[in-house]
Order: sequence, then C-alpha cells, then structure tokens
Amino acid sequence: MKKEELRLIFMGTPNMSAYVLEEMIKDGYHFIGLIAQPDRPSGRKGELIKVPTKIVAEKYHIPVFQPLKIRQDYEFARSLHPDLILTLAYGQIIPQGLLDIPRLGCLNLHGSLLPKYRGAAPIQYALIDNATKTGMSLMQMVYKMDAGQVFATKEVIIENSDNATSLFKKMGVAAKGLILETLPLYINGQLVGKEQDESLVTFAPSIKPEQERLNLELSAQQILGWIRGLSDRPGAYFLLNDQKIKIFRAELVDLPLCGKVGEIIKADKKGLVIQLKDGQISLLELQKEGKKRLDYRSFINGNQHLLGSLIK
RNA sequence: CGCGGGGUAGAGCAGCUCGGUAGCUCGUCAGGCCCAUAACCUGAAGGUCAGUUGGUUCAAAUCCACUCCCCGCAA
Repeated sequence: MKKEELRLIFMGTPNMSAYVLEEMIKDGYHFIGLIAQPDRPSGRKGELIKVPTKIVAEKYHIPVFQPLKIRQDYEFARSLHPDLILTLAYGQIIPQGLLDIPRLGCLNLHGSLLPKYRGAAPIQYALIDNATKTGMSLMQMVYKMDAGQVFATKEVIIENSDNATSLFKKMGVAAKGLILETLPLYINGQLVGKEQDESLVTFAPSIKPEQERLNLELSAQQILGWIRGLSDRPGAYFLLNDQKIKIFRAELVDLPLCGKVGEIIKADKKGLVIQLKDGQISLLELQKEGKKRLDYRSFINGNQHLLGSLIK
C-alpha cells in the first residue's frame, strides 16, 4: 500500500505537533482529518486562538475536529474510515472505542525513550532531571497511558544550553525523522513492536502550578534543571519581597563567596548570583511579575539594593 | 464587562498620594588615570513624561475621562 493511499487521522495540538503534521503532508501523506484540543479563549482579552495544528490543517484543507471530550465524542471518526491514527501531544486520554476504529491501529509519538517518562510532560522532566539524552518513541497506543509496545526510537542529545523551548524543537525534528523513516515499514507490517520493561517505568506527570516555584531545598544543579525544564513557558520562579520573579535562564557558578541559602550575594554588571544549599547560580534572564522579561543587567539597573536580599 | 501591574532620555527604574518646567543605575561620546582593563575619575550629548485626545487649573509627568500598547494571574 502506498502512503498516498493511506487514510490517516492526526491527533495533536501544540507547535511540535503542527510541525510534524506539516512535514508529513509535504512528504506525501494524506490526512483525512485532524483531531485537536478545542480552541480556547486566550490572553487577557479572551480572544479565541486557533491551536497550532488547526492552522496547518486549514492550510491544507484538512477537516478539523475539536471535541470537548474525546472520551464521549469520537464516533465521528468512524465515518471517516481511517486506516491509521497517529497521535503526538493531543492532550486528552483517548478512549478504547476510538483506538479500535482504525484498521491499522493507532500509533503515538511520545517524547521520551520509553519506558522512561510516561505521561504528559516527558520533555520537561528530562530537563528537570538534568538528563543528557532523551528521544522520541514510536509506539502502539493502548488505553493505559504510554504503555504500548515500542516500535522504534530516535535519540536526542540534550545540550547544557537547551531549555524546554529548544528541546521541543529538537524533539519535533526527531519525531518527524522517526515517523517518516518508520511509518512505511509499519504499514507493510515490517515493524516489530517490543514490550516495555515495566520495572524501568518512570512517570512525567503534567507540571502543576505550585511546582513552578523553585524549591530552595534542592541542589543548585537540580534548581537549574527546573529552570531549564520550565523555560520559556511557564517559567520557574521564586519570591523576592513577595513578588514573583521568573527565571528563564541561569547557570552554575562557583564564587569564593558565600551567604545564607537564598541570599543574593552578588548583584553587579558581572552577575546576579544567588547562594544555594550546595552552590551558586547566576541568574541571566528574569522577569518580575507585571514587568517585562529582562537580562540581569537591566534587571539590576531598575532594582537597586538587591545585594543581601533573601529570596524565598 | 474575569483580577491586577505598567507605559518617563538607547536600556531598566524613581518621581505622581502632598500639582509649579525631571532624577537614579547602566549604556553612549569626549578626556583623564593605569603596563592594562569590562575597574576608577572628570565632563558631555540625549527625555516635555504612551496619545498632534478631551476636561479641571494661573500652572499637570503629577488630578479626572477616553483611546492605544505591554506584562503578571486566572482561564
């Protein structure tokens, strides 16, 4: 069977999904439908913003479906007669009834090297854990989350300079490469799935708002991981004078100074350094609530008397 | 009408509550110091304060109204 004849449904929502969808279209795949999260009122004005995949789908005249609850509303997919459903960061649990519809089953591109990091935020957790390597997995979708057989993986190297934004981009590229290389094999039944080793499973559940606050009990390296994993969105923060200060970029430093945990021990044009439990980090880009995101120099210019302050 | 903060020299902020022609940190330019410097010293340029908006006033960055834009939260 040729890929052009395959009746595909894509399920996905964010930018990474949109990128992979478009690359697959360019490669000749034929999508008969996109299923994405509903557009939601966004921003202070409450304007409805189209989800990224929808923009791509409309560009190629692909029908778009945005059920509020896929769990209850999936029968429409049956009438599309899909051969295969491919999912990448859709955002809702997919009911068994839908999984059973496509003749060739349902595949998922997951943002980790399974069985590690099952769940909603695998890419962020790789950074939070200061991993140096992660990857995309092409897997069989089963009802249990991210638990199906793995058909193929593609590794991605995590650089020290990576944050969530840059890693998502790399993962998108990896996802595209992986699916374009392996989907033809899958269609022809040449791809063999491998069960996950349940003893090695770890989870990466979605990150809750309260986790965005940096925990000063952690090591400097761990805190750096959280900063990278939450940057640029939503951004990790600490409190200074009861105001949220988001940190978008930081680095470990080792100065012959020391202070209390959480104390700002340096605030000049060479750096804005905070003492932590076992080391120090230099803050490079930060944002006070209600203000713009600034490099540390500008931040210091407008916030005098930082030296000696304690963050919480 | 979801809640809140803000728009002042190139950048980041103060001033506005107690209206009377604008200050700080940094940057820039010139000069000096120094073996040297992103360090230090001296001096200079640069803003009419989001709006060719309306109002109050002898007088508004500072008070009131409206408009535009930015940001945090919540969604």
